Parts: sequence; structure tokens; C-alpha cells
Amino acid sequence: MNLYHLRYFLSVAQTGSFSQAAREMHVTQPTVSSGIAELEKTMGVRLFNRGGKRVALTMEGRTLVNYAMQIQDLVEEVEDHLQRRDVLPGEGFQFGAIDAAVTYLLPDILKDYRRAYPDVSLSAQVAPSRYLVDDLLMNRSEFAVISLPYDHPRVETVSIYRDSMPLVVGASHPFAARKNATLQEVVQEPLILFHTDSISRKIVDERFAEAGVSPGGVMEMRSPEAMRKLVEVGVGISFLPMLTVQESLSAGALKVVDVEGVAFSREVGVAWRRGRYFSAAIRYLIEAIFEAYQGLEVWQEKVGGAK
Amino acid sequence: MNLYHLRYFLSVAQTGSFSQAAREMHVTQPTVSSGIAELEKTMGVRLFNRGGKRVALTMEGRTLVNYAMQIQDLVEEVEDHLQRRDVLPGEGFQFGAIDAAVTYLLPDILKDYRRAYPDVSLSAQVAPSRYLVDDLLMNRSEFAVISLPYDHPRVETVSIYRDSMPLVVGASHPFAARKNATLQEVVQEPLILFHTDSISRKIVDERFAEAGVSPGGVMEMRSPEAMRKLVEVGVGISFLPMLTVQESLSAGALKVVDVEGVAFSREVGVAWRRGRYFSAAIRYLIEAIFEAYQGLEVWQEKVGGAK
DNA sequence: TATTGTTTATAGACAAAATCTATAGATTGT
DNA sequence: ACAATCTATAGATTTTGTCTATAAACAATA
Repeated sequence: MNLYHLRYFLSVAQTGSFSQAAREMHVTQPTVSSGIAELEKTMGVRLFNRGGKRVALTMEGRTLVNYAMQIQDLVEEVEDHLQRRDVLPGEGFQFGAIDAAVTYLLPDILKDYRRAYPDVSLSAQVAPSRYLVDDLLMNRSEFAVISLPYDHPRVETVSIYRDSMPLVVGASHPFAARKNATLQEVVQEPLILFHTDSISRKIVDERFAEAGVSPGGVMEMRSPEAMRKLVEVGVGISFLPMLTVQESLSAGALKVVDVEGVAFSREVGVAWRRGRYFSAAIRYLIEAIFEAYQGLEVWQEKVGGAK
Repeated sequence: MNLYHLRYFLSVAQTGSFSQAAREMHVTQPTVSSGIAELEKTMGVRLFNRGGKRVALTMEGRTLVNYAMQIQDLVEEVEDHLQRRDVLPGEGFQFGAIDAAVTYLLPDILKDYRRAYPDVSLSAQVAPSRYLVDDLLMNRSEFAVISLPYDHPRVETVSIYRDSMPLVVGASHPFAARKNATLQEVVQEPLILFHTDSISRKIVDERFAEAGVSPGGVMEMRSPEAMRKLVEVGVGISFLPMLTVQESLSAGALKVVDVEGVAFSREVGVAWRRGRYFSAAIRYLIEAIFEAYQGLEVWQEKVGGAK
């Protein structure tokens, strides 16, 4: 049983003639004959009564007409949907994003996206970068907005945003009155740092190692928002992404202190599993991100040609 | 696009693996690969993201899953229906029958049929034999119960019932008191005869011609029931099928009068377009008719072997 | 970092099927 | 009876699907 056979069958049922159906389907009459014969053989019933100028459906033929039409409709519908790249209501996809991205970088973009694809349901997974990369590798999410650099042979990344990570202290901290401090002074203070498997922590650690210093009492955290709060109330001081502390700085709850010879920064970028394919609705969101920040050209270079 | 490809696709979607799907479908892995590749080509979209131990559906793939499952279900359903020779509610067929058949021969059979095929809707076309045969030839009805003999190269017939056609007169007619009458006497009376294109009329006419008599005032009718009424009220006398007049005889409204040298009778039989195919539900009804009267063996001989 | 056991993709051979041309056999309508 | 039109069939051809064998990519492990 073949979809073409069903098409021939419906045409014969409608026209009442094998020859005419053949003309409509742009095939020869024996093709239609053998198509119907094949259907009749596999179904084990006669579909038409031949003889006379017109053929007539049998009862079984009438039954098959009902089904064949439904099948035909579904086939046409799905071809249409896929070729127009329409999205069915309820369809959607999952992507990953670090806290700072979903809180500060993406909201406006997601709002616009809603307008472009109102039927697509988005599911954002918020977690530290390394977990998000796991999701990428396991095909559990389509792309992720993570901290860079992230080096993995199966993951490609493009930076969208450079974020400085200044030393921030609570408003009542002794450093708050000063313009700057030395690295040696900093490591004497109780430090609140990202957890050791985070990108941002790696950046800090590397610089510390270069300078030959090592911090004393360190508190480790996964959540930058929690760290911001802890610094505000004076539990310790921290190097935190500008995105995270912007509002607290404006409100005066935190202060930035320059550290001599140190200019920490981390990049935020889009990451995806190398070589993967992007559906139109997904590609649209990714490109909106690049357009809002930067990286569109690099992205197109990496993925644009090889659909 | 092919139904097998859809099956492969669904299996891959479910198992998350081309190889495993191949094992489930009892084909080799390259077969699945090229099946999916062909689907992706004709649809113009990627259906899976490959790489890693498992493949993952794209958004388009998820869309196709929805449709493919529906299509699959319909295909299975229709194969099931046709092979079991089930009948869908509302399906049905049309057959023809002369007045006497539908009134006196078929009611009980149709009642039983209801029990065997409650979902089949029957449509009986009631008309004189020659119109019913037209329907047969045009494939507008599946079979017909008509008066015999009916000679046509494209129509086959099997007799089910021999019906005598005695001379009947109204209870108050002068003949009513007599045991018999001669043909000469009969043609003096006002006769009510079937219309000239009817089988029964032909039988009567032929006998008249043989005997060298020709009737005087003749009233022609199509409906035997109407003729019966007219004879009852004394408009004339008639040769009517026993089936039609049975009740009136019992009630005493009509009397049978023997006519010397005349024994009219017509046969009732089943007719169908030569060489046609009978669906199970139709065949059942026809065979019920033969079983209730006669002709089952002749029927089976003519149509039984050549399905 | 190499290695082993997976995976999917590809190439070429082979088999199955769908389709075409040509023609026969039937039927309808003139 | 004849011409036109229909479906069925046979045989050749082309297309499509499937297989085997193998390559290339990847994951897991030593």
C-alpha cells in the first residue's frame, strides 16, 4: 500500500473511470489499473465493480474512500506545515541560560519573540554554565546562553556580551570609602567567590595564581544573586559581574573598588552543539540575541552556510 | 514519501536511535538512514539532530510525529476494517425489488438481516423489473428481485419463486359463482392488465396470441396492488399474481376462476450484472433470499467459484 | 591519549516496485 | 455491425528500496 495508490484510488472513485483518473494524475491508464489491483490484493477486497462506461465503488470501496480522504488530508497538511515551517500550538523548545542572562540580557528579547511566534512555548533551563553544556551535549536543549570561554570539542560558542567583574563591597565596608585597593589587601578580606566549577571562578583563580596570592577565608556560592545579597549585608566582598550588581550600585547598597593590576571580566555567549541543525523558530530567537548584542556575523559565518 | 518511511521515522523517534529502530523494523540500519534522509529531503527540513549516542527530534520532527501517528492509525484502522469485512455505521447499499417481492417475499428476510448487519443501511428501490435492470446495468444498485424471464446478455438471473397468475374476479362478478370459464368468455369482459412493458403482461399476451384471441376493453396498470383493488370493486377482471391476491382471496373479496387450457404463472428471481463482485454484506442478503425460497445451488454455481 | 565499541553516513550491488508502451478483450453507442 | 472507448495484461524499462561492506564520528574506558 502506497500513498500514490491511494491518490489514484480517490481519483478513480471521483471520476468513475480509470482512464480519466490516469489523465488527472498524469500517469498512464495501466499504472492506475495496477495501482488499484495492488490495493485490492493487499486489502483482500474488490474496490470497484468494472464494466460499463463507468466503474462503481463497492461497499468496501466506499469505506476506503472515507479513510483515504482523511489520510490524504493529513499528508497534505503536514507537508504544508513543515514546508511553511509553521509551528503547531503547543510545540516548543527548550534552551538554557545562566542566571544573569535570563535576568538581565534576555527579557526584552523574549518579549519580542512572543510577538513573532506566539504559539511557540519556550522553556528556559536556568543553571550554571557547565550543566547547561551537559544539556547541549545530551540534546536536551537546543542552545544555551552561558559564560565564556568554554572549551569543548563538541560545543561551539559565540560571544554576545563582555561583562566586567569588579570588586564590590558593601556600603559600610572599610573599602567603600576608598578609591582602590591592592590584591594583597583584597585576599586578607573574607571573600565570597563562585563555586570552583564556574567559569567566572576560573578567571579569578587564574589571575590570583599569576599574582602569586591566595585568598584566606573563602565562601563559595553558585548563585550570583545570593552573593550580591551577602556582600550587601557585609558578610564579605566579592568579584561580581556588572550585570548582577548594576542595580545595587545605583541604589548605593554596593560600591565598586578598583584593584591595582586587575581587570576581571567574563564574557557571555551563545553555545550550541557543534554541527546541529536549527529549526526556523529557534534560529529566529538566537539571531535576535545576536542582533540585540553582538556576534551576528560570527554566528552566520559558523552556521549560516552549512544549514 | 512512503508509508514505510513514516514507520521507520516513528520508530526512530521513539527509540532515539537509527540502529535500534532498524532492529525493531527488521531492516538494516542504512535502510532506516536513507528512509529518514528521503523524508527530510522531500519535507525540506531536518527531523533529527544526530550526534551523541541518541538522536533527538527537532521541532519539525516533533510536528511530524503528531501527524505520522495519526496517519499510521488510520492506515491500520482501514486495513483492519476491510480485512474483517466490517461495515462502518452509515455504510450501506441499494438494491431493487418489484412490488410483490418487497411486500410479500422479503419482509421476514430483511428483518433477519437487520440482526446480522445492524449497521448496514439498506435502500430498496421499488419499480417494475425493466427499470430495476437499468439500475443494475448502470451500477446504481447491487442486485434486484424481478420478474422472470428476463433476457439480457449483461444480466444473470436465478429464479427463487414460481407464482401462479390465476384469473381473479370481484366477489360480485357473474364469474364468481362459476368454477371456470373459457378464454373466449374472458376476453369479452373488461380486462385489467399489466402495462405492456412488464414481464407478466408479456406472458399473458403470448398466450392470447397463441390462442388467437385478443381482449376487448383493456385497462393498463403498473401497480398490482392498484389492480387488485380495482378488481375487488368490480371495475374489471384480471390475471394477477397469487402473492398479490392471497389475502383478498382469504377475505372473500376476490374469487379465483379456472380458465380452460390456461395456467399462467410468472417467476420471481434475483438478477445482477454479469461478472460483478459482491461484498460480504450484500452476498449475505442474497443468499438469505435463496435459502428462504430456492436457487441457492444455482447461484453458487454461477457466482460461487468466481469471486 | 590511544583503544574499543558504539553510533550514523555513504558507496555500490542487487532486488523489488512502479511505470511505460503496445496490445488484447469487452462494452457502449451510433 | 462498426467505431470509439474502456479496462486488463504482457514485457521492457526505469525508479526506488534494500542489502552488504565500509568509512567516519563519537563515547566510554583503559
